[in-house]
Amino acid sequence: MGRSPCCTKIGLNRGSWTASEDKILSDYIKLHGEGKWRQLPAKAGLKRCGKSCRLRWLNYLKPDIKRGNISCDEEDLIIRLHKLLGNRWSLIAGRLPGRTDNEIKNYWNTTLAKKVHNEQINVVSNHSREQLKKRKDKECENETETDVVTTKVERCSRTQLSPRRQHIQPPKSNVVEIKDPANPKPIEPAAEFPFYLQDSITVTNNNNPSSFNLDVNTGGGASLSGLFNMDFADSFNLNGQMVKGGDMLSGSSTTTAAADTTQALSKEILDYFSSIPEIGGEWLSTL
DNA sequence: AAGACCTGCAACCGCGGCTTA
DNA sequence: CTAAGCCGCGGTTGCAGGTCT
Repeated sequence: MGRSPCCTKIGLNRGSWTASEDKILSDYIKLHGEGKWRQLPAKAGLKRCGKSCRLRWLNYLKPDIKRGNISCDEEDLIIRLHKLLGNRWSLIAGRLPGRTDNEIKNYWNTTLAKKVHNEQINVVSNHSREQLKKRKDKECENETETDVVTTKVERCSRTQLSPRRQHIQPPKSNVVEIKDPANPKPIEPAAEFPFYLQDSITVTNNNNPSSFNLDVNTGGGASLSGLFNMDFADSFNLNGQMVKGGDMLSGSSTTTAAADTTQALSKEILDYFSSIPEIGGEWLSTL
């Protein structure tokens, strides 16, 4: 089946976006919402391809995009997720609120790929996992705060990093409801979930396995490693048990591939939960 | 000082999956 | 059921800015 081009390229602007184009696009989307990318350029009065508009919005103009240096914890999470998911950038980005797939992809290609490669060499040369972790922890200690650069409409094309340092403010607590497997519905605030699991976990399931609540207290600071401080590759040991009910983390993907991956991720979370006595295998077996 | 080379990242391109008629 | 349209993803490219020689 042949595909028509997404837009006729004649007369369209290409390359870097100008500040005025950015303004037109964000004003239009703020007014009409996202979507209908194909019609958007004509309706908004932009001489751009719909795809280009979508990319510009999602990767640059969207208000909640976090730009700038990627923290140690984020980096660690990217490495672990990449180990699990491969180049599934959108899925990885889904676990890093405020980060775009393009940013993560670029960061991986320019920085982490080399870093991971070097670390693998170190492992071969008898660097223990603990040594690597200590080294990484020390790097994180030295990292006081990291840059935050908020998306600004007036900025155009090239990133201008703020010299300020970023501080991720975790919520005091975070409630993650595991949805009823028989009645799937999105859970909230799922996207942030991996970020805020650290110090203490209290469990209330009201003797009802299908309405299980997990109250996560983050204590003094946010850490990804609380949840992901384990090797994904080593943790697929839940007796082949599969997670029912689908998208436990982000709830954002609807494709089969995404569902598969999410299922795998969900299983990771359940593995983690299964190691917590208050939850244990008894509850899991009821799923 | 200037040219060559390197790096990071925004943007483009093509493909595949999903939806709709 | 099929074809066409749309959207989103991942790979790749091109360019600006930085560093090296």
